[in-house]
Amino acid sequence: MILPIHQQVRTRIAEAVQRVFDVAADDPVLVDIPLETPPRRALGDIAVPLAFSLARRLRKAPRAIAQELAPALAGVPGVSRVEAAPNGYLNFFLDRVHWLREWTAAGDEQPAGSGEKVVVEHTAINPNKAAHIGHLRNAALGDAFGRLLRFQGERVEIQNYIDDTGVQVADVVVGFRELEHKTLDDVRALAESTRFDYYCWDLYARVTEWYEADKDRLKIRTATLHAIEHGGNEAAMMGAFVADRIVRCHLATMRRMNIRYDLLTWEGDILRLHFWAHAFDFLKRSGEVFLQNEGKLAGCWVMRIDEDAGETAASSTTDESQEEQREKVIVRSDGTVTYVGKDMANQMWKFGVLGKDFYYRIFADYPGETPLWSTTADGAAASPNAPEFGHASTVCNVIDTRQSYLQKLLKQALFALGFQEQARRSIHYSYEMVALSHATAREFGYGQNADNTKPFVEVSGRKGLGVKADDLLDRLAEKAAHEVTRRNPEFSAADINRTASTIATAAVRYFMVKFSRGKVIVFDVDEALSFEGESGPYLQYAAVRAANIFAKLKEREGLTPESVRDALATAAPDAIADGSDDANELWALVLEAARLDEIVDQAVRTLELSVLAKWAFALAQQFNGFYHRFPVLAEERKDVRLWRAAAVAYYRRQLTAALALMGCAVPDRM
RNA sequence: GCGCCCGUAGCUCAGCUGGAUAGAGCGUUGGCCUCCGGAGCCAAAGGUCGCAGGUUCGAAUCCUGCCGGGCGCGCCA
Repeated sequence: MILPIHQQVRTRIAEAVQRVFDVAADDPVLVDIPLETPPRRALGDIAVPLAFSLARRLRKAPRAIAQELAPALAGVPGVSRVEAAPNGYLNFFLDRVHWLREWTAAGDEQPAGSGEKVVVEHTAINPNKAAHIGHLRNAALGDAFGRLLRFQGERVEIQNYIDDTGVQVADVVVGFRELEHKTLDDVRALAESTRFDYYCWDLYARVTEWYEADKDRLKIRTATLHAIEHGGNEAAMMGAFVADRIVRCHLATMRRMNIRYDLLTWEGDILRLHFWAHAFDFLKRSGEVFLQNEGKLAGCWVMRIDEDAGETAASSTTDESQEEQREKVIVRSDGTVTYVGKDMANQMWKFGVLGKDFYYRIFADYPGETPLWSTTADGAAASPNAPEFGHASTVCNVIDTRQSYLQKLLKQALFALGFQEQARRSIHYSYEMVALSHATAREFGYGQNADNTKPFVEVSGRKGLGVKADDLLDRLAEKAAHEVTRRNPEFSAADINRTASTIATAAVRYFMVKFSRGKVIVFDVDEALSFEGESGPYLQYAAVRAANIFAKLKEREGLTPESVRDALATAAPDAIADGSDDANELWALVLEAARLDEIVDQAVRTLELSVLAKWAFALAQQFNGFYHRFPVLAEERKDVRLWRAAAVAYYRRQLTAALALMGCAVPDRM
């Protein structure tokens, strides 16, 4: 959704250009005319660089074009004047009174989206150990992305893929059985008496070491993996139990982060319902996957990989090395499916083109919320009134950049199967990984063996190397609680805990979103723990302050955001429109706050949520400056007070909305 | 070897489909609480935008080639 004014401006400019320069209406330069924000507000409210693109066409200087165009743009509704800048920019100045009244009066109406469904898959943590900070980046990005799409009016379904039949779960089962000689009942008892995900975290690391000490032990892993895939034995039951319990731990951790899901998709169900066999038929019939008879991949079903078709055509004559065409194994010679194969079936199901569906059951109920659903292969356990899942028009997989190659294969497979549109609408939302700073690794006791020549330490679940999500949240909450107690001596213990956890969540979530996704985050506890500067708590505080102003306005003179809005109809507009520095600063805050929709649009288009984070921070900063210079309560001129209050109310609404999009709530006090 | 990503202030990062004087945070230095809450504000110092070419009215941004770093390229997931 774009500010309504933008479309109006584009239309009028197009008309003016046609009239003044005799350019055709459908001329490319008039399609989607770019609008910018001037570097300094004094230059104008909306900047249009159109004269530059017209310059060559018309063989005229940009400056002259702008000067001719400016007078032709008089009388655009909502625009008070248009100036031609000496360098050729056309700068629009908005009718401030009109727009602030308009914006404060607007409700929270949802824009109409495309009506099509977008499936966003994120989190997808192996259910064999506690979640760590690397997983938090994934979940924070995926959840926020889903929220942005919903904000734009899209139908969004959030899925969390659970790999319950992979080696990682098998490893923990091996740990329980071989290292600890535990039965399923022992493990059940353990789950009741310990922090189970933490216990498995350590056990998993021990199993990894155990394998390394004697590679022959890997045979036990293979056997366990087969047993789990096969089902109907103690290893499989233990695996199912571990996965279920760990997933519940993950869900609890993610709820602390304000992250919810619509559906859990279990890999085991994909196997049990023979989704793969179905997808395999497709692939065989298309010829895309075929049985390799020779070479080292003999006996495997493989798929050819395009190494970017096109460019290789001419150069492939230098085939003395035979350049053994790259092939990806989809079905191993022992008949089992690889990860890619399972993923293909899953992706096809998401689009509703597989021709098969899961059964569904309710996995967890939360008071006042829609239930969390889960796939199941058991028709008898299925709920008769499950909503429709899958059937997406667009699928967005949030997975780190190391999976780029596989995600590319996935697209290629879909394309080859004739699902070109689905391939095009398969989006890999990729991001770089999270590493630990040396100082942080040391603080958590991992630094000793680290390679000091590298600037950071890689997080590794396999080695048990990383900062657990809950530990981080606990430390943040503890620190926040200390601060909250100091500032609010009247708070009850419950108030303190609630507020501290809200702050902790915002600290983590903002931290995970503020970096652009292509950047490796070198995680440093002290930096993440900071509540100052560019941080979630800074943003929350900037919203709380605005709320406080209204709390006092209401207390002193009964003013609410609604009554302020109504009073604007008759208030003298000098405070915002008289051209003074004060009025300009007030307007600057309002106009910046108005950009939320445009920013969300940009963030979604570029898959770059840091855009939203940075904008929200800059807005909060701008407000803080305003706050210090322009008192609201102490302002004696009633009309000035009203305009300032209106600006603050509008700013607060927009900042609060931006925070909500990042999964951050604003406490009443902090 | 091939592919993808990164290189901007002492450190960590922004810089939108090329556009107006390259901006923040942290750190450093100096100010600001009888005044809506100092998780704050104001100011100063700090930059050959990795290097070299090219494209054009204009390049941190686009193209090419180098240099430096990261990650991928498995009958693992």
